[in-house]
Amino acid sequence: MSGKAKRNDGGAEIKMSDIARHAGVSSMTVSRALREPSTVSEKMRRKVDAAVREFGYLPNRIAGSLSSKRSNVVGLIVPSIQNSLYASMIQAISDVLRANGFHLMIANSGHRLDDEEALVSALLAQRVCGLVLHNTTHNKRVRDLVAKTGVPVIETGNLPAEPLDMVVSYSNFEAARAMTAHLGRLGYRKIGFVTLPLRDNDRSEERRRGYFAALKELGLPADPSLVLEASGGFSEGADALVRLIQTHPGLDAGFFAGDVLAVGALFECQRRGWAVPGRVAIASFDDLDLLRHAVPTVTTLRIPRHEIGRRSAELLVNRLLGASPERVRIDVGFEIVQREST
Amino acid sequence: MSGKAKRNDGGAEIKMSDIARHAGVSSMTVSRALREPSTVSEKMRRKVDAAVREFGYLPNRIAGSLSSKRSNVVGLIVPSIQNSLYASMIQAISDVLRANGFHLMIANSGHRLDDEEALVSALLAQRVCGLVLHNTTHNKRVRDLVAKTGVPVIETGNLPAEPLDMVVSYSNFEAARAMTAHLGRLGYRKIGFVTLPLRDNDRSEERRRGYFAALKELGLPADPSLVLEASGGFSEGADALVRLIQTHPGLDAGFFAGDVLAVGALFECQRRGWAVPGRVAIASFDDLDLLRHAVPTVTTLRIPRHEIGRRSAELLVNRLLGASPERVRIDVGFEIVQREST
DNA sequence: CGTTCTCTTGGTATCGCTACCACCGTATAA
DNA sequence: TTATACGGTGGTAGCGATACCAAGAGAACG
Repeated sequence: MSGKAKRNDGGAEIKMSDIARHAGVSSMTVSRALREPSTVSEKMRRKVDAAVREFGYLPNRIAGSLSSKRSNVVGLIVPSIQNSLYASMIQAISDVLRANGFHLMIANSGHRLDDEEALVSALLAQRVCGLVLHNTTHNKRVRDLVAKTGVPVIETGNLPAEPLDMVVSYSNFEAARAMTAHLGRLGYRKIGFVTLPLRDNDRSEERRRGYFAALKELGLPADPSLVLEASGGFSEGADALVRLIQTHPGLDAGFFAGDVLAVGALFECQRRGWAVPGRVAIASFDDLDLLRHAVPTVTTLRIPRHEIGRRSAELLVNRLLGASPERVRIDVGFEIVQREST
Repeated sequence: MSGKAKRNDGGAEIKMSDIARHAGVSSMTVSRALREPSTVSEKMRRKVDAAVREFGYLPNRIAGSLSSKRSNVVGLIVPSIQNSLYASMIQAISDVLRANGFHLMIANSGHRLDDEEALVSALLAQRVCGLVLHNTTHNKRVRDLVAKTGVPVIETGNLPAEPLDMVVSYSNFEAARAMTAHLGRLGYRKIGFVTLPLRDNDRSEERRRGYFAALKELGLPADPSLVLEASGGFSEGADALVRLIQTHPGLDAGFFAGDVLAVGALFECQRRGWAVPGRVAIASFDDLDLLRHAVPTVTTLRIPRHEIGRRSAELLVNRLLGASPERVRIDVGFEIVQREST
C-alpha cells in the first residue's frame, strides 16, 4: 500500500478469507468474531482468535469502510496547528475519539477560506464520518457540500448566527466585552485594544465589537486609534504596546486579544522598566499556562479550550453512534481571571 | 457514511458511473480524466469536467484506495499533541504532505510504548501509506508489524542505533553534551541538570548521558544529586531550581533539558530577586519563541523542529512516489544560542 | 410429537473504483 | 499497399470486507 506500488507487489496481504480457511470457519464468522464477538459462539471465537494471532492479521478497514459505508475517521480543520490554543483542543478531541475507536485526520487552513473549501472537499472524498471546523464563516461550496453529504459537523471558535449543524464555543463578543468592562470597573479609563488580523476572521471582528460595546456601556469614548492590529507573536505585542503609548501617553491599560501578544508587551515593559500595572495594566485573552507564571501574573480570559474539544468530540461520537440529528448549540462560556497585571 | 447508518440511508451517493453516463463516456475515462488528465483527449476531459461540476461529484477515495491498493494518508504518532515542539514539526509535516496530495492522521501515545503499539496497529489497519514516529524505542510487535507490512517509516526525536527504516533527528546526547560544555567554557563550575522523566524515554536518558559526558571532559565531578527529574511545566522547573539551590548553595548554573522548565525557573528567580545570570545562570533545551523574548533572554539549544518535520515528510513523499527504499539517516544537528541568561 | 422460535452459521451479492487487456482508428514506416 | 506503432477508449474482473438472506440445530411450547 504505497504511493506507487503496482498490484500484487511483494508479499500478498493476509486477508479475512485466509484467516477463515485456517480457522475452518466462514469469513462471515471471522468478521463477526472481530466486530461483534457476542454474536458468535465461544468455540468459534477461540478458533478465530487463534488464527488471527498466528498470522498477525490486521483487518483492512478500507475494505470494511467501503462495504459498510461507514468510516471511523473524523476530519478536523484548524487555522493553524502550530498554536497551543488549538493544540489543547486537538488533544481533547483526539483523546475522546480514540476512546471510542475513531481516528483523527487533521489539516490546517491558514485562515484562508478557499483552503478550507479545498480541505473540506478532500476530507469528504476520504469519506470522513464527521467534521470539526474551527471557523464559523464558510464558502458557499463548503455549506453546499456539508448539506449535500449530510455529515455531522461541529463548528467552533465562535457562536455563529447560522450554524451548519452543531456548535460548541464561547462568544468572542461577550468575552471581549466582559474583559473590557472588567478593566473599566478596575478604574482604567484609556484602554488600548490590540487584535489579531480582522480579515476573514469573524473571531477577531467579534472581539473588537465587544471591546467597543463595553466602552460604550462604560461611557468611555470610542477612539479607533486605540485599536491596533497585530499579527500575533511576542514582538508584535511589544511593538503594539509601544506604539499605543507613544500615540496615547495617557494609556493606562492594554487589552491584548490574541495569542502571546500580552506576554510580548509584558516583557517589553520589563525591558523598559515600566511598572505593570503601575505604568500600564495588561490583560490577555486565553489562559495560557505562561500567564499564570509570568511576573507579574497576567489577568486574562479563561476559555475552556480543552472542554471545547472534549464536548465537540462527544457530540460527534454520540451522533455517529446513533443520536438523532438535532441542532445543538453549546456555549461553554468563559471566565475572567484577575491577576497581578491589572 | 456515518457511524451507524444502514446501507442506502437517504440520498444515494453519486458515483463515477453516474458521471460517466451523463458525460456519455465510460467510467474508465472519467477515472482517467480525474487522475491523469493528460492521458485523455481534450474533448473527453471537457465532457467529464462538465458533468463533475454539474453534480458536484466527489470521488470516493476509499473505493479508490481499495482498488488501487494505494492510500494517500500518512500516520503520525507523537508523545503529546499539546506541546509546541511537536506542533511545529506537525505543521511542517502537514504542509509538505498537503502540497503533495497526502493527508495526515494523528495520534498521541502519551509516552506509553503499549499505546504506541495499539496506535501503530490501528493506523496500519487504516492502511496508511507511511508512518512517522516521534520515538525510537519500540515494542517487539511494532517492529514486527513495520517489517511485515513494509510501510515506509520515519523515526525522529533521537538517533537510534538500530533504526526501523529512515531517521531524521538530532542527537540528544551531543546536544546536551554541547550545552553542558558550553556552560563549562563560560566558567560555570557547579551545573545542575533538570531532566524530563527518564522512564521509557530514550531522549531524556541520552540527554542525561550527554550532561555527564561533558562534565567528565570538563574535569568536573559527576554528582548525581545535581540531577533532578521534573515532569515538565513552569512550576516543575521553578521547584527544581529551588530544590537544587537549597541542596547546593554553590550552584552557579542550571541546565533545564526539557519543555518550559527553564522559563519556570527564570520566573522563580524574578520572583525571588535572584539575578540571572548573576546568582545563577539558566540554559534551556529547544528554542521556543518565548526564550528569545523573556527578560533576560535565555540561552538555549536550537533544535530545528520545523526542518525535522519538513525533511521527514519529504523523505516519505519521495519514497511513496517511487524512490528506492534505502536506509536514510539524517542528522539535522543543533545549535547553541548564547543569550543573556548565561 | 409437531410447530414455532431463537441462536448460529454460511453463501452471495454488492460497495465504488482501478488495473489490465482488448480494441479501434489513424499515423508512420517499409 | 501492407505492416507496425501508438494514442485513446471501453469492458471486465477484481480489491477485501460487510449486509442481507437462507438454513440448520436445538429449545420451548401446545
